[in-house]
Amino acid sequence: MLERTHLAIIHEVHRLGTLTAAARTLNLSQSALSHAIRRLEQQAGTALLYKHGRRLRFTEAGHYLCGVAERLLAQFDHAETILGAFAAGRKGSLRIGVECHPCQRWLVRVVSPFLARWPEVDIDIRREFQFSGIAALMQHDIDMLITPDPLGAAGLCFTPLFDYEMVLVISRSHPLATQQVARPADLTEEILLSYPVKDERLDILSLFFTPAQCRPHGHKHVEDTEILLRMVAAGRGISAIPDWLAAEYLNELPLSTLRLGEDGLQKQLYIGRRDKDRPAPFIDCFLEMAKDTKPAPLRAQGTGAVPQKS
Amino acid sequence: MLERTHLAIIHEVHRLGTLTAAARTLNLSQSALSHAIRRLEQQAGTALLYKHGRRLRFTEAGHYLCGVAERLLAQFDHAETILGAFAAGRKGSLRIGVECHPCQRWLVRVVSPFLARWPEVDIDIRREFQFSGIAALMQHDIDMLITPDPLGAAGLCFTPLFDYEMVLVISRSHPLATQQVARPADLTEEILLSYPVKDERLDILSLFFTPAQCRPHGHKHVEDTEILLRMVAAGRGISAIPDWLAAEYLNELPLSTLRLGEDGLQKQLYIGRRDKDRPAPFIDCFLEMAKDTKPAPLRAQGTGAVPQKS
DNA sequence: TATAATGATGAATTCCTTTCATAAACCGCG
DNA sequence: CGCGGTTTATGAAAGGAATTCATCATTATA
Repeated sequence: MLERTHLAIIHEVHRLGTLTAAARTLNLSQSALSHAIRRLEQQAGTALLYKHGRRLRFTEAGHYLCGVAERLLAQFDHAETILGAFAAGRKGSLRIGVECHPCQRWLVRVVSPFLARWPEVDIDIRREFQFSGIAALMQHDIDMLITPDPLGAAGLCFTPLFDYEMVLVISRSHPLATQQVARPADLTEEILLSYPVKDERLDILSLFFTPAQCRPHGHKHVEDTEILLRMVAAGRGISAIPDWLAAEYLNELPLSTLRLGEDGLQKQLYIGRRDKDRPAPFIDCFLEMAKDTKPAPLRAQGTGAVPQKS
Repeated sequence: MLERTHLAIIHEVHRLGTLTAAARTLNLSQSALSHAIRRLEQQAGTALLYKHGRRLRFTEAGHYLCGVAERLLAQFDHAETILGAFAAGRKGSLRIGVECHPCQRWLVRVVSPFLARWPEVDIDIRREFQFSGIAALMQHDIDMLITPDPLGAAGLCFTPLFDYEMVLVISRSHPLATQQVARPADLTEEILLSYPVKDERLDILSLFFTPAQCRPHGHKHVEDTEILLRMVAAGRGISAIPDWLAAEYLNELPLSTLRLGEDGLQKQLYIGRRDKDRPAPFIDCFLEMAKDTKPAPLRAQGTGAVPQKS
């Protein structure tokens, strides 16, 4: 069976012209090469070299094998280089799951510089999960999960990224726009606009309305942040989004933000990983960069009802 | 060091999903695969497989190696197939030297059907030699030599192909055109046209003029048979060519052929090879086909001066 | 929970490769 | 022509790496 060593021998003999010289560069004895070539010739059923004077020359089959050797050896070398990059943690892929819909804006600010620094790393961002983000992480469908809900699960670990507050956004012309705090009872006639996720994963429902045993009058799903906020500004509904996301739109759209309840709806974003994952420099680096990237204006305020930027 | 066997193992494990199954198809024990993969992982410095339940899954590096395996294994297989074709004598190259300028016409009639039958054989025809055709054959610059002059040399063997006669061609309007036989003394005022080869390799000089101690009045070289004969027909000179070649032109051009001396200049074409060359079916076949291909009309005659076709 | 299937592991063995020592062929030189 | 210097070829012995065997650990299935 043709092996890599055979190719290496053929290649060196071709390059250097003599068995003796080839043996030197291969750190083998001349005898070893002679035997190896003999064996190969017997298996192949055809001569590869013949003596011309005291020099070796290639038969046609030998010449052919020479070409094969050149091509294949290069591919072996390249494969080993790449494997080395994997081993050194320079190369790999990072499949990042995001359970926090509005986080995309923040995420691109992490990913862009990361990709520039780790050109051999492929990043894949997923928002859809068959079951849950946690499950996807455990099943190796993703390698990292960005989520505000670090459900403790065996084999996973979560690192906090930053704190933020979920705030209510309403049209600036809404009657409540002059207030600083919204209470569940104030909003029972409103239509809630949210990203298309299950109700139990909407904090404004599970942590705001449900404890107060009431619900908004209606609930519609909207895919895109821009569209959602434009609908809110037009008085077509209310919504709850992170404060830092609201801050980005306050100058563009006639919106007001209100605290949800007296203490506000305080949240924290986490990045989750599998405990046992092979540690890789590029993964550590991603974590560092994620931790260092805080959402732009940390605490932005509404038209006047809520305290000004700090 | 990454070896072909590693690739084969990776490939089979990927295809079949379990070590046990892969071990069966590779005729190895499950333990052998486990050890081999472990060793490879240690050398590479990175994991390739990990257990997921009781199934194996590939790490990224493993997946990468899988792709490499698929590509390289295919190339190994292909190389072995080709090597097999070499061994079976189906594939090879045949560098044929031709020392007989006018033989090209005959040669293509051998080569064409041969190439159709042996698609994997490359034929290369050479007419220029640094020293001589015999030397080229001995130096492995060519594998076969077609020549009328089988100079006995150690390690070479010559097979006769067919007999022919060198005849004088002259214009049909030449004063000698009515004769059957030309004598050297008749031609001392003529201009000899020949292929561009050394004088000693021109039979009409070495075997006709020189023994009679005379020479033609002039001697010019012409590359191409067609042009040469047209010049002869136009009365611009005389020439000597094989009878069967002359026969092909007698209907087209106003030429006459005369015997060179009483007995004619009898020649024989040989095919020469190296004794020790590895015997290959395609080479034997070429010899057979060459022997079976006689030049078209074996003995053709001039306008009336020389006896009619036999 | 018992059972079947799978991978992991350590020690022993087997088999293949390599080396060593030497012969044989070849080239150049006096 | 014969003689070093150089090369490849070869057989036997040594060495080492891959394989097997026996067994354990883990996991999925009935």
